[in-house]
Amino acid sequence: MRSSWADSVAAAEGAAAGSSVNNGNIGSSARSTYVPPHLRNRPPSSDLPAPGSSGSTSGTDRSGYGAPLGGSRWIGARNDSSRSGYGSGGRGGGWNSRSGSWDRGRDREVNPFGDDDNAEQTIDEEENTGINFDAYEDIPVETSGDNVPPPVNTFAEIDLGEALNENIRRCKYVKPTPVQRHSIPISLAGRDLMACAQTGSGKTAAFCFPIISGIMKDQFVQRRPRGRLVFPLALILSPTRELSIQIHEEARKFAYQTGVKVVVAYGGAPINQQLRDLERGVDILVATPGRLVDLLERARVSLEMIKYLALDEADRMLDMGFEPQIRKIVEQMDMPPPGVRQTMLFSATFPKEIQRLASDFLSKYIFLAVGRVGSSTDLIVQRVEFVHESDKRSHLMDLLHAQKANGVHGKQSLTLVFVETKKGADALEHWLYINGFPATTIHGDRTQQEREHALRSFKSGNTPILVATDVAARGLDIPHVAHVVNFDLPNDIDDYVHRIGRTGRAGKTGLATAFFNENNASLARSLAELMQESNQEVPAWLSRYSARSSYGGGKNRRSGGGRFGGRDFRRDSSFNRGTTDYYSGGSTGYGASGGYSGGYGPGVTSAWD
DNA sequence: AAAAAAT
Repeated sequence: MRSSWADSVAAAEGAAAGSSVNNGNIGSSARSTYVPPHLRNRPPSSDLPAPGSSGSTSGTDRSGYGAPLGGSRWIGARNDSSRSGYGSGGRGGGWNSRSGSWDRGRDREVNPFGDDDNAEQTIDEEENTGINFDAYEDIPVETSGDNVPPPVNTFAEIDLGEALNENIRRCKYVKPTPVQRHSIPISLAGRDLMACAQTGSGKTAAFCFPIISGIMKDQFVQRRPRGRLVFPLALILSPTRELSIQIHEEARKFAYQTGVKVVVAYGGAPINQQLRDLERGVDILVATPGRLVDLLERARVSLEMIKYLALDEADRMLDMGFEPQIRKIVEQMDMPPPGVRQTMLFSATFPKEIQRLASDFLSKYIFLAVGRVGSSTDLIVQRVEFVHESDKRSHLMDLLHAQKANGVHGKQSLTLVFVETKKGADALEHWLYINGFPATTIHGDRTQQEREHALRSFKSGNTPILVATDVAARGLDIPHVAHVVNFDLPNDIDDYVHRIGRTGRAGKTGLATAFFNENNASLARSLAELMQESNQEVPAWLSRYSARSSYGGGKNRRSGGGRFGGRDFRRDSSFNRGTTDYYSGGSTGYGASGGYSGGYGPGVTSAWD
C-alpha cells in the first residue's frame, strides 16, 4: 500500500494537533512552517535548484502513488551548501516520498560526520586514511549460485545515487573493499546473499549501501503508521547491543541527507527514547533480537513492509542461543517470506551446519567467500605461549610492561584482553587496576551504561586496557587496538578468529597473543591449522599437542580441513545427499551444475584451497 | 560450562 502526500499531511496534522509540519517534503523554505492545504502539492518555489532534467516537478512527484520521477531516478538529497561542487551538483531537491510528514518535530538532521560544512580536512587527518588496500590485493574469492553478477572495481561503476556517493566520499572510502566489490553488485541485482569475509574488511557498508540505495531508488512509499505501529523497510539484526549501536552509527553516516531514516533498538536502555525515535519514522531498523521481539509484541513495530533483511554475524545469530528468537522474528511474525524480501547474511565465519540452517531464510542465494579463514591473516601476527593457569596474571603483566617499555609513538595503543567468564573479567580488571594498569571491563553482568562507558573509555585511550568476555568478540570496530590477548582461549576456533579480528583492521597490522595450556587441548589442532594457513609460526609444542589431541576431527575441526574461510555447503555432498538440489546453477569459477562437479569436491585443491 | 539477548 502506498500513501499519498495528502494522506501523510492529514495524518501529521491529526497527530500533531495543529503543530507545525516539519521538513523538507515541501522544500527547505517550508521547513518547520505550517503549509496550508492549497499550497501543499505545489513544487517548491524559490530556493531549490532547478531539477537536473526537464519536466521533473519533484514537488508533485512526491505526492504519491510512487509516480516515477520525471527526470532522474534519483531523488536528490536536500540541497545543502556543504555539498557544493561535488559530483554533478544537486539535482532534484526535496526529499523522496518515504519520509512522510508524520516525521514531525525533528529538527534538522544532525551531521553524523561532526564536520559541519568544510571542516572535513582537519578531522583525524593522518589516522583516518581509510582502508589500506594494498593489504587486500590478490585475495581469493569464491562465488557460487546462479548467474552471479560480476564484481566492480570502483564505486563510480555502481549506480548508488548521488547522495550516497557523497557520503562515501565523506567517509573517505576511495574504492570498494574486496567484499564490497563482489557483494554490492549482487545485492543491487536483488539477489539473496550469504557472504563470508574477513574481519575488518568493510561488511557493514557492504550491506548498508544496497539497502539505502534501494530504498531511495525504488521509491517504496513507507506505510503510514497505524496508530503507533511503524513499518520499517529494512531490518538489520546483530548479536550484541554495542554492535547494533555501531552499525547504527555507520548507517547514519551513509544515509545522511538521503532522507532514509535509521533507528536503533536494543535492550538494557530505556525503551521510551527508542519508541520516540520509531514514531519519528524509520526506514532502516537496526536491532538486537530481544528488544525487537519486545517491540513486535507491543505492536510498535511491524515487519510487514520489510524489503531487506540483513543479519550481521549471521552464524552467531543462528547458533543455539539465538536461533529460536531469530526464527520467531523472521518466520513467525509478519515478515514477507524469502523471495519476496531480500536477505543478506554476513559473517567472517560460516560453519556448514549453520549454513544449512541459514538456507531456510534465503531464496536462490549466492554464496560469496572473500579472503582466507576469517582473519585478516597476514596482517595479524599471532603468537601462542604455553602459560599455566596460575602463571597467567604475571605473564600478562610481563607483556604489558614490555609494551609500555617499547614506547608507543603517537596515539595510545590499546590492548584488548579476552577472558572466559564475567567474574573472571571483573577479577582480572581489579587485579590490573591495583597493579597500576588502567583497565576497565565489558561483559553482560554490567549495566548497559557501564558497558558503553567502558567501551568509550577504552576507545579514547583513557583506559587503554579492556578486559572483555565474548560480548566484545564480534564486529566491534575499535581503532588502534594494537594487541589482542587471549588470556583464556575460547573453545571454538571461530570465536578465536573473531576475537583476534578486533585488531588488524582496515588493512592495518596487529598482534594477537594467546595463553595456551592443557585446558585448551581441544583447540590445539584447529588453532595450529589456522595459524599455518595464516602463515604464522606454529610452535613445535603446539604441533605436538595437536597431533596428540586429534582423533579424526572433533567439534573444532573445520569441515573440509579448514583452509579457506568459507565454502558453500551446497557444494558439499554430505550436506545435501539425495535431497533438494540446493546447488543447481552455474557458478563463477566452477562451471558445471550439480553439486561439486568439475573436480572441485572436498579434498581437491584450487588456487585458494 | 559460558556468553549473549527483553523486563
